[in-house]
Amino acid sequence: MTDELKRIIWQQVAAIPRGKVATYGQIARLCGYPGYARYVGTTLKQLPGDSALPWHRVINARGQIVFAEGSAACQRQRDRLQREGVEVKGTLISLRRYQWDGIACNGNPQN
DNA sequence: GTTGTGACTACCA
DNA sequence: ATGGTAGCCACAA
Repeated sequence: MTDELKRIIWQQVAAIPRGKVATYGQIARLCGYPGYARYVGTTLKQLPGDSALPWHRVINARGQIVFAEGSAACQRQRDRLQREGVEVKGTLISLRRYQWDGIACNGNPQN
């Protein structure tokens, strides 16, 4: 099951439009697994460094990059976002303009 | 079986 | 706005 869930998570993350962002909880809900926000993070963490998945478009519910402001990971994510036109101040992102209102889950197994 | 640990959240003081 | 706290869930010791 968790294997399946990972697949769906990847799918949803891949579905985030360029220049938009979504939160961990949002992704979890879109997958049909509300409450699995934490697991979304865990899953993204396991991604290989050369993965093509737009993991940088995933942020926390407060609208910020989860990494500490100075960290390399944070800078990497911020660069990728800004390159897509997303405005990032420190770790903060302007959700009003960039947050993605995702719709249904493409690959929801059950249902 | 229990315990500790996160790329998380929602609440409450 | 800010910090602490208590749920949350899979996973590894």
